[in-house]
Amino acid sequence: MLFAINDRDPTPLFEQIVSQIKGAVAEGKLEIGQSLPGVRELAEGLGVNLHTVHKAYQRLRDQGVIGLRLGRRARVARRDRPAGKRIVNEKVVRRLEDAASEAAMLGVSADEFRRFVDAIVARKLNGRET
Amino acid sequence: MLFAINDRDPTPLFEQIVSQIKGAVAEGKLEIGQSLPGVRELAEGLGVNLHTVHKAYQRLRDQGVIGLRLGRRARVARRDRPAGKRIVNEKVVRRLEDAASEAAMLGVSADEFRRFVDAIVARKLNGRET
Amino acid sequence: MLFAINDRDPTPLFEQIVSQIKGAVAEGKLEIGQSLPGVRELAEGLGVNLHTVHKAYQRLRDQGVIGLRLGRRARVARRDRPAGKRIVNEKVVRRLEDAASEAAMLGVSADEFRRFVDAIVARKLNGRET
Amino acid sequence: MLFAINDRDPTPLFEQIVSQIKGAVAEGKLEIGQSLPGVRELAEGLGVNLHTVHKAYQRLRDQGVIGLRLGRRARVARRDRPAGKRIVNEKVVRRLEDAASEAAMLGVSADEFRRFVDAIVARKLNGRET
DNA sequence: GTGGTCTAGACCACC
DNA sequence: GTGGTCTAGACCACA
Repeated sequence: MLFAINDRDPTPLFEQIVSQIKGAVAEGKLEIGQSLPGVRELAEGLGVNLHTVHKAYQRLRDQGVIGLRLGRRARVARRDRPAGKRIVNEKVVRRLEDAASEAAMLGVSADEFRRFVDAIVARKLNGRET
Repeated sequence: MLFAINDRDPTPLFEQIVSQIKGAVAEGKLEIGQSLPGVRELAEGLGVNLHTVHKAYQRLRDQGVIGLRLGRRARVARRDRPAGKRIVNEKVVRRLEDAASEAAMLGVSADEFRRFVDAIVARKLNGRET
Repeated sequence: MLFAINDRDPTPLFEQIVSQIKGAVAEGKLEIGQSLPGVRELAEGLGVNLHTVHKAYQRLRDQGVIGLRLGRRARVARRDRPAGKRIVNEKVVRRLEDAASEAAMLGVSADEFRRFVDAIVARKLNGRET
Repeated sequence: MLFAINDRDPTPLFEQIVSQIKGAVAEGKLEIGQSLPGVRELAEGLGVNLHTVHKAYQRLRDQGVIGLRLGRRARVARRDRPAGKRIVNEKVVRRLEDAASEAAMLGVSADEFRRFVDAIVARKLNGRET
């Protein structure tokens, strides 16, 4: 299975699923037109409720990431939109600030911090459009 | 007043307060031993309920950022135990991963992400020892 | 019901709840992964307010004893990280010192104290590996 | 100075003072009839408010540990009483249970636990009557 | 005046 | 149904 749920992460389950599928699409692990696992199938694979996967798929459809047609498997759609840049940035910036605050209080240097960022960006954000 | 609440931000109020105080401590705007505004005082200043601020203070105490004693004002705690590089790095990396996950989920590009990091590092981590 | 509140005890209600649940976990009465009663359910069972139980659950989550996920019941968490003998011992010793301070302050003799220890060790720590 | 305040200890300041003086008496560091430092003097020495020391002295007088006479220094009195054994024991036992729960969850063995107890009892509870 | 606890009731998001 | 947040008001113990 490509995807996995992290129980220690407080992020809602359906958001984790959404995130992972979007990530897989962005990284090219899932190509345009390729079909996704069925709702029940993925739900069982992840050990979550059917409704949770369903909600994730709905969300992905609302965001234009996948296409859903009654009776057919979900398929990766063509493009993504920018969404409300304003609030998006606010959330990310807040989390970065928390990380920096923690770093400052624990005596981590700016260089070390940047090195961490590089490693994580390489792992999580590569292959994404600007 | 040093702090401010953003009502449009879906982040819980008490977390916003926690973040801001941690940030102020990290940036040196609040020094060790300095006393914070009283619970009621800050609550009124921010236009939130007394209990909301109280919850934020409790959280900050649990994280070792401030010291709370019944009948005395809250004070910025001295940061003892660097606790060993291992654990420190883990903590910071975990928070950075949170930020990156959030970014990935919201479609922020690696470049944008790095730009955010640069701005924040400049503000919070400049002139720190390695 | 496994738990009970002692109204004559000046210890805060939520702390009593925390202690009892931690105790139950330690003694194996509550196993890893087992789900705890819902907040409202336990509150009614104990005759306390919903928020009081909620506070106890939050505290237990912060201490890593239980896992909380929105919409799901609370579950006993798996105890990862033995964290190194050093830290572990420090934690236990600190709590024992609290107990001894309390005893000293209240005029409990060393003999009495030891008798208490014997009873509790027999109940909670028997058959554990070194 | 014989006494010291521990700011990291959440125990109220006046209780810490009470505890230390009772301890000093029990260990013989303060003999019967010996005079204690004046309220202002001790307050300054400990870096606490005058009222806090005053409250501690009052408490000690109520418990029969010291004698207070207007215009004279406080003096160590003859004997102590058992107090409400019931609730006293409850508090101590609860703290010991917390320590044992923590130990059990962290994998500390019964033997190790007893060794910790021995060390702490030797340090904090020696020379006390049953 | 300070933090800390408890009750109460409303509303939200998640499952 | 679940946990999570916020408001509100009362009361307590400590400094």
